[in-house]
This record gives sequence, C-alpha cells and structure tokens, in this order.
Amino acid sequence: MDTTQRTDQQRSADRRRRELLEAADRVVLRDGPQASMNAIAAEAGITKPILYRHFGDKGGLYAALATRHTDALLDSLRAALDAPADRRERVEATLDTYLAAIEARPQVYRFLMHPAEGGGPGDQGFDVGKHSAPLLRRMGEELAQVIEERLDLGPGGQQLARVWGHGIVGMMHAAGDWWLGERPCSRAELVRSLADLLWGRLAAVADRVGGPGF
Amino acid sequence: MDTTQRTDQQRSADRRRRELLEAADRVVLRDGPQASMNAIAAEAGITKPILYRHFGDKGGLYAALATRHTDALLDSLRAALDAPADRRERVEATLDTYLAAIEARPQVYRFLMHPAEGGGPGDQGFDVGKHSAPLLRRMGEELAQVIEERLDLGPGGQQLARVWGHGIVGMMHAAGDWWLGERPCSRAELVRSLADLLWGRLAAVADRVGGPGF
DNA sequence: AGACTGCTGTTACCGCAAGTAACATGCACG
DNA sequence: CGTGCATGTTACTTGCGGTAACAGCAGTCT
Repeated sequence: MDTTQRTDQQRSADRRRRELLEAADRVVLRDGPQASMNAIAAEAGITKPILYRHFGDKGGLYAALATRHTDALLDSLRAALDAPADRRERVEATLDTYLAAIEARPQVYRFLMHPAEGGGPGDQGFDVGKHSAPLLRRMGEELAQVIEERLDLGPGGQQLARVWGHGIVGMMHAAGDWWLGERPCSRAELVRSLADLLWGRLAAVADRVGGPGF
Repeated sequence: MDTTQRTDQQRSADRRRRELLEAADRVVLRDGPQASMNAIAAEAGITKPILYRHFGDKGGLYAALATRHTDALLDSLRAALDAPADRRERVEATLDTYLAAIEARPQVYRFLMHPAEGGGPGDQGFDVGKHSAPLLRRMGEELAQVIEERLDLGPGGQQLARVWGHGIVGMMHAAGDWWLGERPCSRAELVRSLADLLWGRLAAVADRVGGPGF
C-alpha cells in the first residue's frame, strides 16, 4: 500500500503506454488506418491482449493516437493564429501551417481524418454518432473561440463565430485534401486563393459577359 | 446468339440490380454504414454470392449506392445553383438545399461521407488513395465548373475556381456536419451566416477593442 | 520463509464479416 | 434431348477484433 510504489508502477505503465503508442504510430504511418492490432502488437514486440489492457479497444488506441497528433497540430496552428500580425497575414500563416503539416505527413493526416471504424461486434468505431473526424471538430471549436475573442461581431456573435470557425476549417480541410491529391498548384498559391475567398472576392468579382445561359 | 435475347437478359439483370440496390438502400438507411453484406442479402431475399456477382465486392456495391444518391443530390444542387436569380440568392438557395437534404436523411448523408472501408484481405476500401468521400470531390468539381463558367476571374481563373469550388463545398460540409450534430441554430440562420462569411464579412468586421492579449 | 497481491506477458480460443468454391436448378436455343 | 448460361444455394476459408485462462515475476504482509 505504499504510495511511492504505486507511483513507480504508474510511471512504468505510462512509459510503457508511450512506447506502445510510438510503435502504433510507426505502423499506422506505414500501413495507413487499416493497420491491425496484431501488426501494432508485433511492432511493439508484444501480443494483442497487452494492447487491450492498455487501451481498452481499438477505438481507445486510435483515440489516444489521434489525440497526440491533434494536440501537436493544434499547437502549431495556435502559434500561427496568435502571432502579432495583420489579420490577413495571420489567416494566411495558419492556412499555410495546416497545409504544410498535411503535406509533410500525409499518412498521419489520412489517419486523423479517416478513423476507419472497426468491423467487430459491438464496437462501431470510436466516433459513433459523430460523423467527422474529431480533429475537424476540435479545430473548428478552437478557431471559433479565437474569432469570438478577437472580433467584434455584435449580438449573436458567439454563434456566428462558431459557424465561421467550423466553416473555415472545413474549407481548409476540403481544399487541402483535394490539393494533396492533385497538386494543381503550389502551396502558396492555394493559401492565397483561399484567403482571397475569405476576403470576399467571390462577391466582388464581376459576372462573365458573354456567358452561357442568360 | 440472338441480339434480342441478350437485350432481354441485360434488362432483367438491370432490373435485378436495381432491386438489390433498393434493398441495400433500406438496410443502409436502417443500420448505417456498417451494414453487413449478409444483412443486405437477407433484406433482398437472397444470399451473399449474388451480391458479389452483381457488384464485385462491398466497395462496388457501396460505390453504386453512393453514385445513386450523389447523382440525386447533385441534381437538386444544380437546380438551385442555376436558378435565374441574384448571385447571393443562388448561393443561399444552394446552401439551403444541401442542408435540407442532410437534415432530411442523415443516415444517407452519414453513409455518403463515411464510406467505411472494408476490413477484409486485399481490399482496402473503394477509395484507396483518396481521402474524402467521392461526394465531396464531385460537388467541389461541379461547383468549380459553375464558378468558372459564370464569373470573370481573369488569368488563372480556372485554377482559382477549382480552389474555391472545393473550399466552399468543404465549408458547407463541415458547417453542416457540426450543425447536424449540435443544432445550435435554425437552418436559415446557418445559411445566412455562411453566406455572410463568403461575402467577406470576416475581413470587414472590426477588431475587438478591449480584447485580451494585446 | 511462505502465502498473497498485482502487474506483465503468453497461447488458444470465440464470434463475425468479407469473399470464394462447388454444386444445384430453371430456361432458351441447336 | 443435350448444351449453354444465368441464377441461386450451401459450405468453406481467411482474417480481424476481442476475450478467457493460464504463467512468471516483482514486492508485501504475517
């Protein structure tokens, strides 16, 4: 019943957990989201039941993994978003940070966005009921908070900020996803185009003159 | 080797295929994306191998299902987008059409956005290599085409239109997904907020005066 | 010392779903 | 009548998520 012993055990367990997470990370990075528990256990040099003792089920492991990466990415984004600079510059820096991240490690990105629900009995994947990846939701909420904190939106501003937060994050995500697959232009061009969109250029440009239809 | 006979068989096969698709639809609507092939076969009153003869694998069936729904949704969206009205009105109508669709049939929406890659051997799901759901890509491309057709974007306009197409669709999707889960406001309010965002209000609003930080 | 606790680790198993092989049946054509 | 050919079946394999049940190895209490 000694307290120090308990702490020792806890520390050992935590270290082990971190090792397991890193092994899982390597496998997911290699095999994508459909990495099997067996493969992860093998990579960690152990067998399945240990993984289950540590993380409960596949959803737990994936959630732990996702939380790690999500936290890291969110830290970078916060840094870009909080920089002491012009609003447009901050927006562009944030977009660029996100795009650089998904460009650098597309496998991680793929995993975070597509959690690959399990096929087993009972378990329906770890995001039952929710549709999008947790990363998107968290980014949306964070951005909403920053918007509401920084901008004077008047009455109903909090709700507006949340809509915008999720909307902007979704814009970034979808454009980034498409860009990552087709690479139609440089990252800088993409950032500029998206910022232009957010800056109202869609409403500002003129109709085509000899356009089809009417 | 008669041609008419071949046509008869083809027609019969097509009808059968449609019946199977409708049965699959019912099951997916009921059980979500993790509907099993067995369940679908049972609903159709037959057994698994027939499904496999018609659709190849689970990915094929899901792709066929998704194509049907995607086509239907895209038709509605095109109608809203092509209406003879003010640009802002058209944008709002399109947003509203999309949101109404996902509100009316969230199960279908969930299925389309979250294709649930298979866990079997060999097969990696039907969207190997691509990340997002096909629906998002298709909507993005369609919107890009309309934008490029209607708006005078100057040099590099085609690429800009594609970025905007995918970006706007992503915005719509993420905001809609979040809204569907939390229902923080009415559909009309959401539409208005998103249109405001696209109309550059983000750039136009003032900084908060007594804001935290600096 | 010796029984007890609690952790780590194993092998061997269950249940389930995807996908396939092999066999049975109805039907038009020569 | 036999020959194609599509339709349908049962019964199987493979692979994965998840779970007993058991084995070793600390340190602890009496």
